[in-house]
Amino acid sequence: MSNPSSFEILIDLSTAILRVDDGRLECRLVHEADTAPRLPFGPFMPESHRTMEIGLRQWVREQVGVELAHVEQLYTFADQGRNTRGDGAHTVSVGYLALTTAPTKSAEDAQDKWGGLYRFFPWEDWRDARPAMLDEMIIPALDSWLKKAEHATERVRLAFGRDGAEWDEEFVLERYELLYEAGLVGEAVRDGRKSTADIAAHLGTMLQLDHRRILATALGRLRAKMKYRPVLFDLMAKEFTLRQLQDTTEQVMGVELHTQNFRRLVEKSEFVIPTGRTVKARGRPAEIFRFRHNDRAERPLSGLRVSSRSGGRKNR
Amino acid sequence: MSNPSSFEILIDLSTAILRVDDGRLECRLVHEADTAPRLPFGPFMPESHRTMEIGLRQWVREQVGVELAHVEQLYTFADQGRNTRGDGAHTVSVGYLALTTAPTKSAEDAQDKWGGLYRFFPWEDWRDARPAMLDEMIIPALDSWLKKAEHATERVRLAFGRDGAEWDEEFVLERYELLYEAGLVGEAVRDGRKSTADIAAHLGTMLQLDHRRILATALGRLRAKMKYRPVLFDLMAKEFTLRQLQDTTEQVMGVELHTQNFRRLVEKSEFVIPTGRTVKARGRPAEIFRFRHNDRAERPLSGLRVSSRSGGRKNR
DNA sequence: ATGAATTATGCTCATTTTGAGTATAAATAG
DNA sequence: CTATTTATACTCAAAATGAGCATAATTCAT
Repeated sequence: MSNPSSFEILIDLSTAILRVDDGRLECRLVHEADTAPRLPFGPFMPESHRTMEIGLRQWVREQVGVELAHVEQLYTFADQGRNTRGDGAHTVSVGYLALTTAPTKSAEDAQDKWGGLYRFFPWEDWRDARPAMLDEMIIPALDSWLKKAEHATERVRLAFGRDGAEWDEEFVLERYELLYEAGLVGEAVRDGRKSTADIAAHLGTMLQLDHRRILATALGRLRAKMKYRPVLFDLMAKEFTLRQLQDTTEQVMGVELHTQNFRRLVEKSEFVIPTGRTVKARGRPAEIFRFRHNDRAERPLSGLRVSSRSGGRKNR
Repeated sequence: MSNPSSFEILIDLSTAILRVDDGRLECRLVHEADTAPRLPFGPFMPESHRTMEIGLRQWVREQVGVELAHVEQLYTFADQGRNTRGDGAHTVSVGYLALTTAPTKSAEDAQDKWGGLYRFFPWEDWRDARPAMLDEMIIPALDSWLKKAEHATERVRLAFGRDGAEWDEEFVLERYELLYEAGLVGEAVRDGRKSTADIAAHLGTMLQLDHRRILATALGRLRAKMKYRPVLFDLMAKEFTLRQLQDTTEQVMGVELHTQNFRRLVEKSEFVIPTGRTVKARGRPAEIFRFRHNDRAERPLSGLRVSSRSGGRKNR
């Protein structure tokens, strides 16, 4: 083993903070002059940060001042040339996912502090229908790329659900990575890779550094985790109706659900207690529920195995 | 944001390489004079390693020379005082899980290159029965610790399946961490924490640095992943009987399975093709199968939802 | 050679879970 | 007062799961 003390490495702690506000999945952004927006981030400073999570919380506090519910480390990225700044330092970035609750009295924030998540990944939102851009732009572009990059054929098949493979909503990162490799997202253009800039201009909004990659990891992880741990409730206010719960789930999963079955699932899971009160809106008043567990610790019960619905909705 | 260029951080790439040989789950170890064994590891050198996985593969090649099938990043640990070496450098360790196949002609290795995994986590092996050490040592010791550390009560409940909570075999890391915090494993003694050294001496074998923590992460991740992706086959030889497949699963999950239902699950999954040949041993000859997908890429099909069996076995 | 033991495999059956509806209830909007 | 909307209740068939019994094809001991 060679002498280690010669590498000077900087570690970035970058956090995708997600919330659902008014039925929309959003991500907290920081805007700076003359650049793409970024996630909250800052360097890990081992002298003052006993753990990375402590460091991350400090940067979040200083930069955006949000109260974080769930915090979870995602992945550590270190690929050359994907997180490059002016100075030549080698930078590794540790991505985190944090969940938070939208403020009850909304609209207290300036409008652009929170950005709709599907701005960055328009191909991931299947709630209305399979996004047209998939067949109109992405698949053809990938196909033409695959002629030069045959090795990626199977990965494309699995990630984009082709030739009998199913679209797996968890493969958010895999899809983004393929689009990057194929030169179809703005970051590939920026990083000086062989790319198709005209298409890249249409495939979602860019972020600084490798932040969209981290965001993709966050969405993929959240979608996966919702199926087996009740993280969903870290996105909800103290009290909610089952429709709100379903809306949040649909936002995250990017898919519409069968309402009656969702309700059955939630009630059976016993995650939720009725308060007895109801809330009035358009149709029949909805009962108000709250989450069963008060403690913010790890949760015991298994998550919701959501299943998407096939046909179109009648209502709404 | 303060000036980043002042932090000198070393990144360790440490890999838990797992295999199942002759029905035993094992981990590749490196032995050095006068210390506990360690995992293969080495520093990430951004100048020569374009990605961390490239670096890791280099260290594995140099130190142990194993052919890796599946490789997966686990987690990045940076807690003060848990990965401390002589020099005062700040060290962050990125843990990886790698899977490999045991050599067909076995016993070519010196005996101690591969260590049985449950040596390090004896409380995780429930195949015979709930390990006696849990009720005899661990639970009482945790209870007495909880008197001083009430904040951890709920975590202990969930991790160790107390008061109605179920034992979740995936919570390997959570259990190890609690044992560390409670001062009940050797590493806590070594790291100079408040500890109960006499118990710690009995709770599994120590590793260098934070390597047992990484190994715990590896086992937990593998157990979780087996349920939804067919990583199992990265531990198998090209051809195998269904009993061997089941043995491997049982080894990893640390639980015995219902043979007929396991068979039904595997056959239905279509992961597996019969070769037509059989292998003779003790009882009725077993049919030889092989995995359906040749490509080493990500796999399309969902994993095996294994379910443990309750009663004791009649045979074996 | 013969029966006991052992291992693999096949099949059944009750229960639970899932997917997809239909039906009813309780509001609001016009 | 009626149509529309949303919430909630209930049904039903299909699929998956958990548990066990039954049979097949061997080896082992005598």
